[in-house]
Amino acid sequence: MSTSEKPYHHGDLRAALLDAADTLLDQGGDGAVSLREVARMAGVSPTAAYRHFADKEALLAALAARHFAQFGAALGGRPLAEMGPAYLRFALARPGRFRLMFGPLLQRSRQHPALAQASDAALAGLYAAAPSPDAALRAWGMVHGLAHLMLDGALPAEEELITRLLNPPG
Amino acid sequence: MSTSEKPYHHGDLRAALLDAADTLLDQGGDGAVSLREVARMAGVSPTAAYRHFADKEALLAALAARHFAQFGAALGGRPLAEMGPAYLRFALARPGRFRLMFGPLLQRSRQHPALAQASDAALAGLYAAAPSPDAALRAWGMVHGLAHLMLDGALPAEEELITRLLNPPG
DNA sequence: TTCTGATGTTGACACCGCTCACATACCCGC
DNA sequence: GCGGGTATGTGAGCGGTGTCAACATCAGAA
Repeated sequence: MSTSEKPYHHGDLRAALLDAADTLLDQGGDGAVSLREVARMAGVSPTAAYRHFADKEALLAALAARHFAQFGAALGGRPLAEMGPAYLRFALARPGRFRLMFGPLLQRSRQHPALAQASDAALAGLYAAAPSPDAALRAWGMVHGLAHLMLDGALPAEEELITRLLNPPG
Repeated sequence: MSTSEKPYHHGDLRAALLDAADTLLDQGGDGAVSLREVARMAGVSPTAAYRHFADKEALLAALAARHFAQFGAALGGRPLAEMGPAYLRFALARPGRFRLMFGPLLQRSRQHPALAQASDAALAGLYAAAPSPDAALRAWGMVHGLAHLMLDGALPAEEELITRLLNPPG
């Protein structure tokens, strides 16, 4: 039990792989996450990940589910007026996570029940806080769109612009 | 001079490569565009593309620029009320093109002047049609966000929902 | 006509996701 | 305590990718 003598079995490789993938995701975005590099970071052979995830997409789905839980918790308790800016700031602070969570992977979330459940739970808070379903969708759409436009460089990611756009006069 | 005897030189390989990439983009999305497959489609060796594009990103940038020109032309002449639905329907009809044009590639468009110029020109129409710059950004953000949410399966891509959300009562 | 630059080809390298056969270590029933 | 079954990790290898360097071919100007 002394130190890290690198035993044959890792202990909690699944979590270690998710952590490594997370690091890569935050550093280099979605495309920087390679199964082989993730394994390398966890100090394990390239194919070890397949004992814990069916394939790369399953690993990414598990990661996205984890982030949806965190995201929902961070957004849930807030008053409506704060949710927009919080949503946008999360996207700008963690572009990789945001793109992963809301990217094309979400479309296939029916094949990843944990993801589907986590995203549903996180997004329920959005609907609950709005005066009407349609108003919720319009607000969500606007905030989500501004996030993408800023992440992709179509709009400057300035704090001043965020507060101005999300606080219409009147 | 009979038929297509496959001469050593292609004639207009650059355009042929862009066309092939376009087909792949529309069929399988961004990830389905591989330089080797594009070359295969154009009936040319895998590395021939490098005589016309610095790398894969440059090819995609050229493609995105082409689509921005087309997109701007299609949107330009319309009255303001039609622009939102048109924008959204384009995204839903051509997800690959939409994701490419507005994806992370756009952020690096400073390295691809043709892309930067094409996107600026296309998006100028959006600003021009709105009553105020902030109103333009809010409307753009909402439409853009709804497009992404529908493409990624977070919202159903129903025509009825589109018209309802884009035509607020009153 | 010659030769020079543009265009296309071949072969190779490193990396990727993934599969199969094999090695190792833990745990449960005896 | 011990053996065996199972979970976990390893290694070699396949087909795919983007990219580079060296070479082949052709068109057009000198």
